[in-house]
Amino acid sequence: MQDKITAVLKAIADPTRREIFHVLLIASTALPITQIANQFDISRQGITKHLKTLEEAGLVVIDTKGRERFCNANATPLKEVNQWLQGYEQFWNNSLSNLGDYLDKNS
Amino acid sequence: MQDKITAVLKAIADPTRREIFHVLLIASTALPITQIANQFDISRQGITKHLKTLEEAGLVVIDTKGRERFCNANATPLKEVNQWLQGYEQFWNNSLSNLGDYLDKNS
DNA sequence: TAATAATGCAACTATATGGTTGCAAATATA
DNA sequence: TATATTTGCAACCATATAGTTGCATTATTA
Repeated sequence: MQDKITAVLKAIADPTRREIFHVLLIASTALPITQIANQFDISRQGITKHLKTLEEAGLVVIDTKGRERFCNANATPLKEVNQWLQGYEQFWNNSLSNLGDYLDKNS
Repeated sequence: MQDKITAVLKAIADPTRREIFHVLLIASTALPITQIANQFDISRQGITKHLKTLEEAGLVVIDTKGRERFCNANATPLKEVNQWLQGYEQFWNNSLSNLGDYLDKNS
């Protein structure tokens, strides 16, 4: 397998999956798969595959009720990405001068 | 092609590329390709391919001097990822799984 | 009970990805 | 000049990815 952050990054590295995630996050209610698929140009099975990737990353939670599977977005795994990013925050403004700070703290 | 943020996310979605990026960022000087490759178990050509992906995402800048190509990390493109993430920050403190965290800590 | 709707599963295709090896070209050094 | 070093290019391989279609199954509803 792959580690957690890799799973999350791979999930959001695809534009369609970012869109699906966004649709689910701003939806006021959980959406069944067919209803999600209707909002995209690709087939229901295509959407299902993307949902599986998102689910494995923890970004989507699926709740089966009868014949329907209701999907909800869960933003929590993004925390991990945020943490990884923050480790580099000091570099993206003034990389050279902050490299010194980093070395001071980590050597 | 793909848009900028997709390129950056795909670049950092691979653990080896995250490692390369990290090595270059904390290196006190720009490193030629062979020297980077020596720090990894995969072949020089494998590293070269990863460097190309990182370069296309703007995360690595390469400066040719004579027969050598010196590589430097550039964290700036991570800003874009950070911005995308911040759009969801409000959700990861206020989601169902955090209700779970709350209940865990207070019952 | 019969028809309809939502879904999963499986097979298939095309292309991307992560990796390798061999060789040629350019540059540096003895 | 002869040799060694750094690199790029090309071919190749195995697997993953993004997508499709067809069909069977399970629920719902008329």
